[in-house]
Amino acid sequence: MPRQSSKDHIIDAAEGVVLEKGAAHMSLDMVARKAGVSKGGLMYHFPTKKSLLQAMIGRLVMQFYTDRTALLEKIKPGPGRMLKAGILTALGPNEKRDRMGLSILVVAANDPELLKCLKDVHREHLKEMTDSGLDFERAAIISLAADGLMLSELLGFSPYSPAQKKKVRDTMIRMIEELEAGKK
Amino acid sequence: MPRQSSKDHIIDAAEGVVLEKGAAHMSLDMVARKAGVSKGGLMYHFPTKKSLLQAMIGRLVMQFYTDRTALLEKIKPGPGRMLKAGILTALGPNEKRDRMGLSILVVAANDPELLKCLKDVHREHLKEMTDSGLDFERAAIISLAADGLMLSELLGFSPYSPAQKKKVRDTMIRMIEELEAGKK
DNA sequence: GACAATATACCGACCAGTCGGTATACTTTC
DNA sequence: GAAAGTATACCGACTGGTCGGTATATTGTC
Repeated sequence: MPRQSSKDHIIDAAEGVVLEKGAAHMSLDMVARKAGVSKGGLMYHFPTKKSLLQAMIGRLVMQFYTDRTALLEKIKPGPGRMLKAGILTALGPNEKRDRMGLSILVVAANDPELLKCLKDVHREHLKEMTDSGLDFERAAIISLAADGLMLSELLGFSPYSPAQKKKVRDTMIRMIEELEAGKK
Repeated sequence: MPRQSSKDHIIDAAEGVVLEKGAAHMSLDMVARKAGVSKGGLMYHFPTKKSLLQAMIGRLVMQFYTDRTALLEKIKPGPGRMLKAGILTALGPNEKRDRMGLSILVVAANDPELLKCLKDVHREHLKEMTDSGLDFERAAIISLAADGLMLSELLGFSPYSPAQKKKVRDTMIRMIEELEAGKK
């Protein structure tokens, strides 16, 4: 009786471990135990640790695009539409995705091959956001600020209160609208 | 014959290892070998790995403040002075400090105690930058964008050419001046 | 001779990946 | 349609290696 999917089940467990201990402390034994399979069983599906991490990254990226697509529908058309969606997705309330993302990023930072997946996706996303006729530098600054806020939030660096964060987010959206107005 | 300072000498070696292999792969044996001392010698000065990392972070932070102070002198007075200095320091050409910073950050991200040092410094620095009478949200966005650019640069995520980076940096400065003008 | 500084040898924990094996299902062949 | 063969899924013990930290000597200096 094949489960829904053994691989998915293992990835679920791996996510659990990462959320509890951080990706740097995720060992294969822990994932196997959490998934209720043996080490060998795990290795059957993911022959190396890297292959497991890659699968986790893949799921994470999909999640981001899903969230963004959902948001996109609620935003009025205009040159800054994609930029707005990107910012609201990145700064949105997907706590789990965010914590995973940081942890994985921290691990990927030491492995060029893993980093490349993320890099490519990020560039693609960036291109979509800034290739829409807005003033390039200012659009870039806004999207960079979203990255900065997300990261400092995740690292616990952010000194901003929730109210301040909301204001900052609103100001970003307003700045995009100023750019749209300026371009007309 | 006490060297200039054995501790400094060891930290130099540790920095070398980090620059070559990344902080995640910095082992005490490697640092000792590179410093030309035995492991015991190293452990005498830094009883734990964490204490060594803390010393490295301390040096890094001092370096940042030194760089910023040097820059500060070249910037005309005005409410956005500190913000400008912070941005130019963070985006400045201190390659070594930057690479070290990323590597250390990646390691510190998994240790709340290490992270706290960085967190405190960062908040202090942020406060200095945004407590100068400028529009709060917009000043915050600019400083966040600098963080974002620095990090994506370090991770190799940045798709911007050097020329584009320069333009972005210049635009940040111009935006600060717009804020200064708006506040008068 | 006391104390700071440095050296050598070693321990125990952890961990990725290997390997020989088992159990079950699906397919082929006669 | 039963036996033989084969692919899939999984198990758990083991290995080889790394690394942080300890224990204990040895040397140099005042």
